[in-house]
This record gives sequence, structure tokens and C-alpha cells, in this order.
Amino acid sequence: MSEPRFREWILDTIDSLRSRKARPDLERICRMVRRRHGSEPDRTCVELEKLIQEHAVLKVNYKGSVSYRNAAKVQRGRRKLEQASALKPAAKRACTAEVNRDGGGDNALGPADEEPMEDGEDELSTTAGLDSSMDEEEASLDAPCMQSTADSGIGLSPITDAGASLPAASPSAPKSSPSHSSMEPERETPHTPPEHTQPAAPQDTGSPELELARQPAAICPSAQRSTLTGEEGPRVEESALTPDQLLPDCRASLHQDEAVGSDREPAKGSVPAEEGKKCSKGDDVACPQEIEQAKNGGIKRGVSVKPEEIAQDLLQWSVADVVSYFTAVGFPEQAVAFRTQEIDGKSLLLMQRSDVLTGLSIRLGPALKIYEHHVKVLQRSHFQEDGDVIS
DNA sequence: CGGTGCGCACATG
DNA sequence: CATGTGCGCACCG
Repeated sequence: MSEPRFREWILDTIDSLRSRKARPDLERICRMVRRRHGSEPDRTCVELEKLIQEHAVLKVNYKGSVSYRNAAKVQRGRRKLEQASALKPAAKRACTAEVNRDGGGDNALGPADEEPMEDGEDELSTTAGLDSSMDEEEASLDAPCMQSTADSGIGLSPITDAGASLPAASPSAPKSSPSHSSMEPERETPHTPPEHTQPAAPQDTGSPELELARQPAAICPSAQRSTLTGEEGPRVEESALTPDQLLPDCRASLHQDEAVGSDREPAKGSVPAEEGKKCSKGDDVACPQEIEQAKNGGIKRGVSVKPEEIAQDLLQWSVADVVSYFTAVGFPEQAVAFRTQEIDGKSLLLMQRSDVLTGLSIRLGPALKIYEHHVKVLQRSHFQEDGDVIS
């Protein structure tokens, strides 16, 4: 999956900058990583983004500007997000169990590289601290790079992931099955008129895509326009990454300055992913294609096909069905990984975030999307209908 | 120039 | 008060 090297490099860089008393902002990080390892600023930007999502790096607003923290070194003793209240007197902020690094690696030495991420901690903690972190989310919408007051809040990156629009109503917890409360409650961008919710796009869910896109948009700009951009060889990255969409987004939206009011990126349209018209072999069982659509319809607008059907069928999916499903939804490359790992419908239901992110050996970018947009959604609809069925 | 080192004023708990 | 941050500036290659 995504270069573990980057994890080390970036974390290392942040540490260096910190020790040098220089603000670890995107620009410096990119520059230093490039100097030291010759990595593309763009790539670094993307990798950093991934790390933020993994909570390996924390994006914070300190004294009015963005700054990044080596998650392994923060939140040691400092536990505060209360001041977040300044931004939004939300409900409860009692929970401060946030962010990983509890049971996980406790390597105070930092940059070393432990496993990509424990997921139990990851999910649990995230969920716990989400409420408070959501505060940032809102704020970050209009000022992704500079929040009002100095809230050194170790707010988790506001992005993490938006689990897409939740089903009609997401009342009961989807059973503490494999992936218990997957992070992300009903955090929904409070003020997002049409753009966001507009399911017009073929992509099953628009918002998460935006989430992903927005972030890089918020930070890339600074790097982009800064000298370090052009020279190196801006195209290499293209080949380096999947033609998915992260990059395009980042690039496309780079025209945006870290200015304000750039919450919903207008340029996220570049996501090509089309539903794929061929439903190769899923005939015998539920055609993945149908499922996909059912999922969209059922979950997003609460129409057609009932979730329970999916739930049922999912159990009958063969490895081939799973493969065609992911191929159909735009992840042909990653689909093979499911075949390799022999993931059938049942296995799919048992997959946890970490399994998708690390167990399939696929790149983090697509892996995140696959998990958030598909695996989780499928599991959700399954467990939502079957309530208690475990396996 | 760009990378470093660091005094000192601030922000926080 | 103890600590963590990072601005601003002097230095170095």
C-alpha cells in the first residue's frame, strides 16, 4: 500500500521542524521531504493527507495557522479540546479518549514506524472524540487553513472521513460486529445545500469524495504555488498513483488559495468513476451492479430495493461477485486483491477497516474509498436490516 | 538563497 | 508556574 517510507519521512520531518522551532506547515514539510528524499511535494501532500486520515499526523490550528503534529508525540499528557468550545458550544466534549496511540504503539521515540495503524483504537477513539472534533469540521469549512482564534486544538483533522450520507436514519448501532461503530457518527456538513448531497454524480456518495478532495485542496495550494511546485517534474505523480481521483482533485482544486470560504470544492467533478455497464458474472447471484444501485437508491434517497435484500444477497456473494462489484464501481485494480485474498460476501461483511487498508495490500487512497464508500456501506445495510446476525 | 539554531513572547494546562 | 509553540532574526554553506 502507500509507502510506509512516507510515513517515516513525514513524521521525521515534522519532528525536525519542531525541534528547529519552525512551524511544521505543509510548505515546510513538503520542502524538507523533497530535499531529504527527493519526493514530490504533491506526493508528499497526498501522503500527508493519508497520514492525517490515519491519525498518524494531526492537523491542528495553532495561533491562526495550520500546523501538523506527530500524533505519536502529542496528546501525551496534553488533553484538551475544551477550548474548542470557543468555536462551537457543542454538546458533550467530555470524551477525550480521542485519537489512537493508547493501546497502539507507544513508541515515544516517534518516527519509527509501527504498523500502519491499530484499528481498534483508531475507530473507537475516533468515534469517541469525534463530537468534539466535529467542531473543527465546521470551522474548517470556511477556513481550512486558518481558524479564528488560536485554538491549538489538537482537533483531529476534520476530514478523517465522512461516511457518506447515512441511511435514511441511522438509529441503532450496526451491531458490534466486525467493525463496530465505525467511526463517523452522523457528522454531516450542516450547511451544505445542493452540491454536497446531490447524488447526481455516479459515485455512490458525493460527500466523502468531497471530503477527500477538500482537504488536499486546502493545503496543496500553498505548496503548489510556492516555488517548489513546478520544477521537479509534476507529472511523475500521475503514474505513481492510481488514476483514481485524489490527485486530480488535488490538482484541480489547487487554484483555490488557502483563502477562505473554500469549503466545498467546485472542482471535485473530476471523479470519473462510472458505474460500469458490464456486470460480468454476478448473474447467478445478485448482480453487483444491481446491488450498487440498490445501495445508492435505498440508502441515499430511500427508494427502491430494500436493504434486506442486499443483506441477504451479500451473504451469497462469491469471490467473483465481490471482484466484479469492485470492478464495477471503479476499482478494477484493487478488485484483484479481493480475489487474491479470496474475499467473498461473508468475508466482506467481516472486514474491518484495517483489513481493507492493510490486509489487501492495495494503496491507501483507493483502500480508504473502498472501505468508506463500499465495504462500510454494505456492512451497514446488512447489519442494519439483519439487526443481530453476526455471521 | 535555503537550511539551521535559538531567544523570547505567547498560549495552555 | 511549567511546558509546548513558533516568529523573527542571525548564521552558515
